[in-house]
Amino acid sequence: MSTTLSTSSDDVVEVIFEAILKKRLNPGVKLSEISLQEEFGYSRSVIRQGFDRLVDSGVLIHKKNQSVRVACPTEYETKQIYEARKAIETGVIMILVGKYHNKQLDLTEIDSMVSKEKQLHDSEELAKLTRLSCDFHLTLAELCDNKYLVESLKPLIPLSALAASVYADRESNFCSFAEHQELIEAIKSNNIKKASEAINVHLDHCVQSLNFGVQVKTKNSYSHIFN
Amino acid sequence: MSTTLSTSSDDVVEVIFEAILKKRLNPGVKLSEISLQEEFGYSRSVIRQGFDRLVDSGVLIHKKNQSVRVACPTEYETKQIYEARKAIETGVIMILVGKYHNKQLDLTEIDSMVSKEKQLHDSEELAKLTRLSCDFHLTLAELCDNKYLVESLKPLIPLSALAASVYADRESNFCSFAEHQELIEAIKSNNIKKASEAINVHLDHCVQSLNFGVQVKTKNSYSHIFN
DNA sequence: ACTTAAAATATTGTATACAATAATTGTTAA
DNA sequence: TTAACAATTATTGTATACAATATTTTAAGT
Repeated sequence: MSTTLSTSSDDVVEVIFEAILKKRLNPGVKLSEISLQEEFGYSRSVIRQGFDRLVDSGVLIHKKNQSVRVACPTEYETKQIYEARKAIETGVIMILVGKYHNKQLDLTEIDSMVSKEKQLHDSEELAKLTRLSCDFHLTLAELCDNKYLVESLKPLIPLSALAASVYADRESNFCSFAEHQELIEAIKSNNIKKASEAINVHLDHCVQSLNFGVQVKTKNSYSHIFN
Repeated sequence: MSTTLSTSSDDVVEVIFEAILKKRLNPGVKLSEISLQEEFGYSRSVIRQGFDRLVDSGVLIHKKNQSVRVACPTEYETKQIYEARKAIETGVIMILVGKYHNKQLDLTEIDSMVSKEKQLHDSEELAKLTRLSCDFHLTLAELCDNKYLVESLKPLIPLSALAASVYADRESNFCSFAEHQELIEAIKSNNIKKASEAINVHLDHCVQSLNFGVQVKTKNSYSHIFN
């Protein structure tokens, strides 16, 4: 929602989102304001503003008088995250079906994203693939032209990525590009029920592919994290 | 999401939400950090933290180097707000139907809210009724036990209230308690389709009851606003 | 009187200072 | 060695200072 927002805390939010999606920032990592002050050029107050916003969205966790930490979703939270995503993204897909039917929707961008996903899958560039599949879901929301929907979904994507880095064994088939393709086909077929099922099945599969029987590991340095 | 969040900016957020829902804060009103410093006991930095969070959720609008203003949704934005609500709240209702069916849902609180709404309607206490009908929708989300869903919906409620104070002629039948009752009945009937339709129809009616042909009026003092 | 421009004022954006709290380290005793 | 406690250090929570920008007021010219 920070469209015309004032400040440079946008940068902080953006860089941390990006670092999470790129798996540079792992769940549970502690982020102190002072240390990040050096990474960025900004002063502590600006860093803090960014942190506050990330805390609000659930991506960072903050307990009073303690440093913020990157969220580390529990099994229960992960299921909540995907439950929320199902609600929001089902709405997104319903809107897109309507728009496509009225010729108000251009899917060429999405089509090329899916192609690119297939390409990355074949060449086994898994890091880039994970990143792109996050973008896929966000791009669908953006195609609705509804900033409120986009803002609702936005924090859930890095949270899903965090859950994946905790619980996904092999990231390869965590968020299947094949299902992305089917989803787009469903939208094009103008079949509301089919499209609705496609997104719900896909998100269910994401959760099912996770292995909740693992122990959480935490790292502690971040000089190498922000590119 | 600010559960264990640190600070007292929670208070700022809470008080401003409340002031909006009580129609004390009108759309477009300018809020300066310094002036509010006196209203609350806090210093400017704390006020600002609260503002930042409210800006993030879209309830306050902020352009660089200008005071924040209470949002004043346009017709288009209002329709987006309700489109987003339909997505999220349909998800909410689906979850509640499932929970009720599995005897994991206690609806006594909601039932009594609806009764109270009827009471307020009959005694024509419209301000309280508006306030309570906002709570009704939020309470439904809270019954899902999903903090992500709640956080997604939360900012949309004061935004809807703002839209109503701009575009609603007579608030009496803006958000109908009768439809709330039907919605609860639909949940109890364990009929997914009926429940889904009930929430969608209800939210559509809310938008339809608005009159977008009005001019916006702005006020400018707020000494009397925060009780 | 009205418009325009300039000066004065007020408000925001950011940095920094200081107190309160947590985390860490070091020391002592079992 | 380990555990418990004390002292030290580091980090956060909040207030405040100062520069940059916006807003308002004042004054001059038409």
